[in-house]
Amino acid sequence: MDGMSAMRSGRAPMYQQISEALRQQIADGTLPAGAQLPTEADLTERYGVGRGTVRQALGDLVNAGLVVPQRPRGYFVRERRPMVFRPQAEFRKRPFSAEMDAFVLEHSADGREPRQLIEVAIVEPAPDIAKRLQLEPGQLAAVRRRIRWLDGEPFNLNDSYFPLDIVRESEIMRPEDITRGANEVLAELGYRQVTALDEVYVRMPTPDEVHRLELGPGTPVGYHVCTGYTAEGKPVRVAVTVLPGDRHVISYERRWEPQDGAE
Amino acid sequence: MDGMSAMRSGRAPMYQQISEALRQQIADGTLPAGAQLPTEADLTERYGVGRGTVRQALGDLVNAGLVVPQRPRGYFVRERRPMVFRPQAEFRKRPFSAEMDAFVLEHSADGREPRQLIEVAIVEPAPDIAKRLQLEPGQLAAVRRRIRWLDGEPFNLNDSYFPLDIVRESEIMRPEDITRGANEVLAELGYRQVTALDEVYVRMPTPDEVHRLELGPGTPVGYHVCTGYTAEGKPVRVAVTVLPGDRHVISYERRWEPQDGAE
DNA sequence: AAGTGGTCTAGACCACGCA
DNA sequence: GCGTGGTCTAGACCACTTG
Repeated sequence: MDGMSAMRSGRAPMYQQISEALRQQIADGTLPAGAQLPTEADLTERYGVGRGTVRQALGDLVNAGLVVPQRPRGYFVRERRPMVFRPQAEFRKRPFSAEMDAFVLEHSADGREPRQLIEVAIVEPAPDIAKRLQLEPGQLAAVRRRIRWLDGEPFNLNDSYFPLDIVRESEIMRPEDITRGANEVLAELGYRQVTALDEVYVRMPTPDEVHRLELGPGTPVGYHVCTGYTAEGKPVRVAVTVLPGDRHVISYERRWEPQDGAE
Repeated sequence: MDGMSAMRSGRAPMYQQISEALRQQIADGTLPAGAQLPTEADLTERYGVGRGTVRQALGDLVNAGLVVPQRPRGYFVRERRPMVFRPQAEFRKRPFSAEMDAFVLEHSADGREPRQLIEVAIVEPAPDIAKRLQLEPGQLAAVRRRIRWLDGEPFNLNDSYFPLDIVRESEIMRPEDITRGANEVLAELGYRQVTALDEVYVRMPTPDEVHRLELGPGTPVGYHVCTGYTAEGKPVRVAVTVLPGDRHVISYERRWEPQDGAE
C-alpha cells in the first residue's frame, strides 16, 4: 500500500494544504477568535487522510500561535488582547502627545486586578548581566525578582539587578513593594540614573518561562533589558523583563532633536 | 502490543525527556552552536523508541528555535548573531553615551554587504495602518516597500506609508533610494515630523513573511510600527518593519527628564 | 460513557545532497 | 547509491472533561 495516496494532487504536502485552508478561514473571519475548529476526526474524514497528517496540520497552526488545543474540548482560535508596556513610564508619567494618550488608554488595564510577588536574592549574575553592570567575575549582585499577575493570569517577569555594594542594607533588599520606586531609592543612595540603554530581543521562551508565565505553544516572548547609568556613566541597575508576545505591546515615544548640521 | 512501553519510567512523556536531555547539552555547551545533533536513527536506537517519538522531541527543539534541520545532512544547533536595530538612528546620528556606542559597535555590520530593493505602490492601506494615518475608509496611501539584505541574506522588511495627497508627485513616489531620507523630503513638503510613537509587537511570522525573509522554523518576529507626527499632531508617516528575532536586537536609549514634582 | 486531544509504534515511500 | 530528514498510514492506549 502506498503511504501517500491523498497527496498527489498539487505539489504542496497535504498537511500544508489543510493548515493553509484553516489559516484562510481564520484570516477572513470564517473562524473568528474563540471559535472552535473542526475536530481531528472531522478533518481526517473530510480530507480523507490519516490522523497523523491532520495533527501535523493543526500542529502548524498551534506553533504559529493561531490556535490553541484545549483538551479534551477541541482546538480553538486564539484570542489576544495585548497590554501596553511602556518602559518610559518610569521616568515620564504622561505621554507627551494626545495620540499617545489615546493609544495607552485603548490598551489599558481598565479594572483588571493587578498582583505581584517579590523575591529578593543575592546572586552571582549571569555573564550578560554582569557585563552590563561591569562587574568582575565573582562579584555579587542583588536581584529583585518580580512576577506580575493581572486578573490571576501571569503577565510578565521582571528581575532588577543592582551592584551589591551600593544597595546592601538599603530598602531594596527587602521583598516588599517600594512605592516611590527603586530608582528613587538608588538616587537617595547617591546613584541617580540619568540615562538608560534599552535592548529588546525576540525569541521563543525557555521551558522555565513557559511554565512560569503559563505560555501556550507558539507564544514568543520579548526580552527587554534596560541598563540605567548615572551621570558619571556608571551602570547601577539592569532590569530584565520577559514579556509574553500575546499579552504585550512594547511602546515608547520619541521627539526629534534639533538638527545639528546636515542630516 | 502496548504502544507505550518505553514511557513508563518517570511521568514526563518520553519525547519530552529526550528533548530536555538535548536542550541541556545545548545549554551547557556539550552541543555548541553549529554542532550536529545525533541523527533520528541514532536517537531511535539510543532511547529504544519509535521514530515518531524522536521526531516529536526534535520538533520541540526546532519550534523553540534552538535547532535547525538541514536535510539531508542532519539537525544542527542554531547560530545567531543579531544586529542592532536602532529606530532612533534616523533622528539622532550618534548615541549619547559611550556605553551605547560600544554596544552598537559590537553588533555592527562590519564589512557585511548591504543591498535593498525598493518598490512603490498606491494602495488602500490595511485598517490598522489607515487608523494610524487617520485616513477615512477608501482614502489611499502611498507605500514604499523595502526588502533589505545583508550578505545576500534577507534581513528585514520595511514598508513606509504616507497619505497620498501630500506625497503625490514627490520624490517619494520614485522607487529609488533617497539619500537624504524620506523624512527630509516630507519636511521639504511642509510636513516635518517632530514626534513619533513606536510600537513593538512580538509574534510568529505569517507564511508570507517566512517566505520573504527565509525564516527558519521557530523564528519569531518583532513587528515594529512607527508613526510620525508633525508639530500640529498630524500623522504623516507610518513605517512598519518586520524584524526576524534571530537577526536583530531592537535598541534605543533614554534620558531622564527633569523631575516635575513628586514621583 | 463518550469523545476529545496526547502519546507511541511499525512500517512505507519520497526528495535531496553527497560521495 | 546511500543516508538524511519529510511525509503519510493504520492502529493502539492514555488522560481528561463533560454529560
